[in-house]
Amino acid sequence: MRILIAEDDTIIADGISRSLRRSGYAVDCAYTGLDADTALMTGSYDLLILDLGLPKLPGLEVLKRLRSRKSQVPVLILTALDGTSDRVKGLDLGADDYMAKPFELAELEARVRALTRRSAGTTPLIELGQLSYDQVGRVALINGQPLDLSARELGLLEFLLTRAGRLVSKDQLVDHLCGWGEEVSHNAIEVYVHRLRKKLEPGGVRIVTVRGLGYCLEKPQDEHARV
Amino acid sequence: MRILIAEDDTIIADGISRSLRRSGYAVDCAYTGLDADTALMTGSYDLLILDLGLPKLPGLEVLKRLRSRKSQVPVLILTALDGTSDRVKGLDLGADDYMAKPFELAELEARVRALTRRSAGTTPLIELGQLSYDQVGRVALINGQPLDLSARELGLLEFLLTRAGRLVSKDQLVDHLCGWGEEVSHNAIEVYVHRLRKKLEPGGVRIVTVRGLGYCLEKPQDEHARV
DNA sequence: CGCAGACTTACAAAATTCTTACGGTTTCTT
DNA sequence: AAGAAACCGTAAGAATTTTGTAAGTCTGCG
Repeated sequence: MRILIAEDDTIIADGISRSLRRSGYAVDCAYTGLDADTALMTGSYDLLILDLGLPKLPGLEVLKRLRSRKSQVPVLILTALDGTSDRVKGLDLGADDYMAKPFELAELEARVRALTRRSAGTTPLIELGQLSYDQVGRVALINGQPLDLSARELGLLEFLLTRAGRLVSKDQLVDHLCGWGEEVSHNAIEVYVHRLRKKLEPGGVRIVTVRGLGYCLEKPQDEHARV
Repeated sequence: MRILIAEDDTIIADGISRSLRRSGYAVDCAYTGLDADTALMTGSYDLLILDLGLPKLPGLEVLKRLRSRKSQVPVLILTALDGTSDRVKGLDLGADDYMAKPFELAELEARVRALTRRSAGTTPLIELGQLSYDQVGRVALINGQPLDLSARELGLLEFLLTRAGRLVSKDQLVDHLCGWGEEVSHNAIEVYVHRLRKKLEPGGVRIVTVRGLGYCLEKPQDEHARV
């Protein structure tokens, strides 16, 4: 799950990105409107957190361009202005949510969870064999027992789950788990998978290796094939 | 999602294809206009990235033929010429977008996303008898059971499937399965086929040998011929 | 028959992945 | 604030699997 933060105040941007990374999101930061615009064209994101008071290119313009490209990426607007005019403009231009500064990190995270779920599809709950995953709460259960996953493991599981039964390459994983400047080796991915497998094992959920190509989260066999 | 890149400059073609593969697309390359034309007739693609300055057969001609076959594949034109005349001609002939070289890979990717989004609704699922293949997820199922294929086998199957019922030569296979400077003997192909056949057998899918010419993936017999 | 192309099988090198262990950090506790 | 615990990524060797070749057999065809 990849998020772009467009915010010129580095203190704030840093605080948010840290907090989100700790939760297992891949986060990129853009400190000007132009950078944000470029980043949005370049990469694919699951959410944009957008400050309206950006240098080089106003936040509203970034949003406008984004939507004119027919992108449906959810946008969470951030602003110090408490006048409703910008808020209205933002929502008109297709923003999905709005927060006035100052705000609680906790609340931000809650809204992020709510917004990223939409993009992940319409199912708030993914079930796979004995495993169930709540996309909003970001909690995985095996037979009702909550799984204790690290941020990375959660990110990995989330990515695999939303693509269950499909082949996922290591490069794709790197792209979705790591933000800029924090690329990670393929070996790291192998280690994540190893650790996640151990935790998934008791639930009978399997991550299948496809040598040379990547991994694939095994979909449950049809019911009558049960042994 | 399958993309064909028609571009004679191998450096560029390679760069683009790598970048797109990384994003999860299946990419084929054609280095001459003739090859592109052939590929478009034999394979099925969701997008064509077309350089206008192609040897053997001009890009515009490739586009013209494509449209004269009533194909609606989206086309993104690439050209070094900055005169508008070619651009206009291209758009007249039914190209969907246009980029002048040099360009940013980033922007190209953005446009590719925009163009492929449209056709996203089309089913990327190929069905052949008891075999079904998800082109995006790159997973083959026989009666719902996932097939365990190696990278080579999957590449081979993919190639044959997208050309089901058509003759495919060993040379074509060598070209498609091997990257630059890593040619492989015809015998190797025979071995691949042998291994793939074994795995396909339980699904009743057959690869027919055409002596001296190549192989052909048998299209499903008519329904009442089922045994 | 005899040949060329295709099929099989076996095998060993090459490539990829798994697993474990270990510092460097960050986070949580006391 | 110090210590403990958890987390993360790297490194390195072990364990696997894939892959191409070689060599022999089979088959269709002239």
